[in-house]
Amino acid sequence: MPEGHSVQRTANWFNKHLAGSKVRVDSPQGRFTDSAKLVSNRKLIRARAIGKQLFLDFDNKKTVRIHLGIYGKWRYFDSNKVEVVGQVRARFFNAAKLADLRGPTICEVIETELVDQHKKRLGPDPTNPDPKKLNQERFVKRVRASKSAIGLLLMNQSVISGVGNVYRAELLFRAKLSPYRLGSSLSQKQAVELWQDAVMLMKVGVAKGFMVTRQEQLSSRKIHDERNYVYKREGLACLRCRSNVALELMATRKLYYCPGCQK
DNA sequence: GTGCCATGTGAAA
DNA sequence: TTCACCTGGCACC
Repeated sequence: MPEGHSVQRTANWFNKHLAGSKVRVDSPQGRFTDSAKLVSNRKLIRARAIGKQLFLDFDNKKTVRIHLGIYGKWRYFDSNKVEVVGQVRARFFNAAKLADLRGPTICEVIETELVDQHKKRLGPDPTNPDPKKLNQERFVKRVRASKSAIGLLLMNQSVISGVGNVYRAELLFRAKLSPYRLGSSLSQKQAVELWQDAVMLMKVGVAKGFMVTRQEQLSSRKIHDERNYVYKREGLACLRCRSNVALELMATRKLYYCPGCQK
């Protein structure tokens, strides 16, 4: 489930289980073989998640940069003896743990010093700490200065990083904002609340390991089948106003919203 | 078995 | 604006 919350979890897994040890890196599929050699058997210093990208810093000034794209997936194991099943682009393991990466849009080795350049292109990430509200301020300014639709802005990784199609739809529903409202039409308060809701929802997502946006489920331990208000609920009754949830295309991506309560 | 769909991005036209 | 990338899951035959 590659929105930002799951990348945070991946970074947490790497930091917990592989960081600090020598990590072997293979490419069973073969497409990452040459690059894997550049970092294999080096010590993993740390993993960092920024937006939807994962950076694995090794002790030889090399970093593996990974973006799952729409297909990519991780699988984790409590053993380092695991049969390869299907197309495994990259396999990371030490004596105790193993992670398999399949289908990423990006998996490459870069110089660690280049990570900052990638970082610069990304907007503030709601899953990263923001004690001085600098990230919030960046987001609010950018949105309120923009003539783009808020539905597009939330998908723009230079405006806010880590939000994808599910959180986009759900954040706007929760805010009762039409996806077509221009960023410049949002009040300061609306923009601030949108950011703060993203921070809160993605925090829940990181803790739970999946996206939940229905208010009554946020603090519930129970795992429900239906966790969202509008995402993939086209044609069904809106849970708030009973209008039919709409499905339209916005810049080629599916846009779910409730025309009844998101004016 | 086949075919379609997906939580994404960036290059090409 | 369109297309290519690229893998797995699932509905349907």
